[in-house]
Amino acid sequence: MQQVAELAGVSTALVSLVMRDAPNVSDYRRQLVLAAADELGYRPNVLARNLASRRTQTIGVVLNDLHNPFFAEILDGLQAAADESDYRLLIGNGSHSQLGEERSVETFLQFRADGLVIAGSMLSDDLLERTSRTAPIVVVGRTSSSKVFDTANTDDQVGARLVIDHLVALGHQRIAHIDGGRGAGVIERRAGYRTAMRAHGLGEHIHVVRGDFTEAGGRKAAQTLMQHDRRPTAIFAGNDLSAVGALDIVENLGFDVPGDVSIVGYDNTALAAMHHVSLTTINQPTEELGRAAIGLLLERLDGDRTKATHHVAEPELIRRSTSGSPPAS
Amino acid sequence: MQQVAELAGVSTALVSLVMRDAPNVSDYRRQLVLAAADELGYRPNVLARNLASRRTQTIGVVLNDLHNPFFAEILDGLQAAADESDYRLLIGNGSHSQLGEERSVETFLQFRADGLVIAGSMLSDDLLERTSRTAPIVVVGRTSSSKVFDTANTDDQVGARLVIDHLVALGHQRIAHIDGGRGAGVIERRAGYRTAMRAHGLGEHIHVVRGDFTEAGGRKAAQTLMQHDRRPTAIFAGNDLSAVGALDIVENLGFDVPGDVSIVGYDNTALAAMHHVSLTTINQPTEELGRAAIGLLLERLDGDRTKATHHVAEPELIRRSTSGSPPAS
DNA sequence: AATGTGTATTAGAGCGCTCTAATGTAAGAA
DNA sequence: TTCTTACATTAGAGCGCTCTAATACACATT
Repeated sequence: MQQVAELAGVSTALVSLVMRDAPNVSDYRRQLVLAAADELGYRPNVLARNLASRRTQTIGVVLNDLHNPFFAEILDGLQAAADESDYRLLIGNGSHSQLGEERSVETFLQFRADGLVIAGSMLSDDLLERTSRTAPIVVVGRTSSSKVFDTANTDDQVGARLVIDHLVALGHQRIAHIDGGRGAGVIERRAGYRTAMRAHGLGEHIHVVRGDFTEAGGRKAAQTLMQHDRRPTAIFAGNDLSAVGALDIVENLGFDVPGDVSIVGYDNTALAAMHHVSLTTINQPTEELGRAAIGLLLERLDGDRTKATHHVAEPELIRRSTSGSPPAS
Repeated sequence: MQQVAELAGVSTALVSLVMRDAPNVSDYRRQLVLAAADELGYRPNVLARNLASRRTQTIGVVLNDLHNPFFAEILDGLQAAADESDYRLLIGNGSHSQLGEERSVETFLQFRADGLVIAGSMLSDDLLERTSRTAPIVVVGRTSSSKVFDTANTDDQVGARLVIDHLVALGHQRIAHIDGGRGAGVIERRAGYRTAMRAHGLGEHIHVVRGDFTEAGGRKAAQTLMQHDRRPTAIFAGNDLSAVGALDIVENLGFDVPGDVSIVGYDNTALAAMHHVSLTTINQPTEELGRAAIGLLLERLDGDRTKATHHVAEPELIRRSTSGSPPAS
């Protein structure tokens, strides 16, 4: 920077002003500085800049599982909104584990990201609240009544009810649920499932098997379900990934989908939309969620909102080929 | 840091030593400092640390397309290797575009990442070479004979040959290829396809349609292919994603796979392995590639290798259900 | 006792910027 | 002319660490 200043014959302060194109710099000097910077191949050191200005213009995004297309879709919304607001996004890999998420969060905090978006978090509310004392955070895809941090998610209870209503309307009674273990939205989806089942007078058929939001998990859970003596005629999987795994096993075991068993997922990822899969599922408006998350963050960063806000989007049933009437039997 | 030093009754220098657990610190003081740090909830500022030490212990990873599971799989290898070497990974989203990749690279350079891994890059060798003057970079999934930066990739020419050999052995002659536009490995796979076709005396049947490594691209290309007056009996798609798109369309048009048309992908992603898809494809050892990339980077960072090294892994044909003999006709 | 060796600790000069407060300068108002 | 006001520029004090060189001290060696 000093070299640039010398070459341009100005002070380093002026170089600084030019580099972050501040107002009140004469055109003449601006050109001088830019030319000098170009000639020397000068590139501002963000570390120093951030250290001095105490802000990084960077938002850290922790994605729970890069293998799940849902998170790639959320990221699209985040990226679009961030681009518009002149913030840059850095992504941390949660590795589908609590430890992985914690590490990513820690890295971002140490790099002094201005804010964090945590998608599909497995972290406890308590930890998240403590974290948000250091930097504002928005949790995506998970409900929370926290008074401290913001959230952007779909109403999963409603989503689960949509699934059950749909299956019941088709005539199903023995509807099982594969949950998502410690994943995001698990509690609400499961509660929604239970409530809806009872509302339809099917309380006795409630059957929950543990999954983990992965394909392998869905596979294993479906195996358990289909070996059960009163096997279900419909399976509501906690997300698309596990639904696909379940689909696989069910057909492998010789059952027809949806002739013998209906399968419904959750998230409406590209996976579900694939013609070969054509999974009935619940849509989450990922673009909206991503944009909302950035919006909430910016409100905290620019303005001075301190009250926690929870953006809730509407889920929507997407009917495809994996759901139909139960076998006559 | 000063507060910690005061509370512990030592100098800031000693606090610094303790925080990066350097040797030659007495146990007694170490405990004092750690206790003080804990009490104050002190967390070192990486920005300042990096500014002062001129290294960040961070490797920037630019992933071309988060929607493509191939990159998630590469990342697994990178993450594992980075964890072992005490480096942290930060991910940049290439947004499947050149501009997106450039932006991510720029961000990482400004944050002074110690090194970069660029997976599936659409950037020019020239730009990459210039970039590698600032920080060492390893390009994954793309061949290059650069004398400046390192690469880790599969031998795509061989991979393409495996595909063609397989299809020819099944009896196919009219084998078309959907390429990947400006994506990584495109040139080699296409060249491998052409060479192998000629080697089998099928030069006249060479037929390349442009794709872009996305599902939509594969879909569109397949549409074109199947409407051709001499439509192919086999399609070699440049990657799994486009193969899946092609698969969709081909079946939608009423053709049987593999009865009427065989389809082969590339990458052996989880997508291809899905029972519903069961795509014949070429395996790339993603774990090996990821580890190799980090390894090459560390050699540059720790040691002082300056000569470009190119790690080449072996591709392998994975036979599944989308390839079979051509129709008798 | 003098000297050497190794370990533990610290002062203080950077790292490369930003930002506040001060200074300079030109044009319009009183 | 003198005073305002607005704009343009700069000096220099941090930001929160690391790292070199210096210092202090205990212990072993001659």
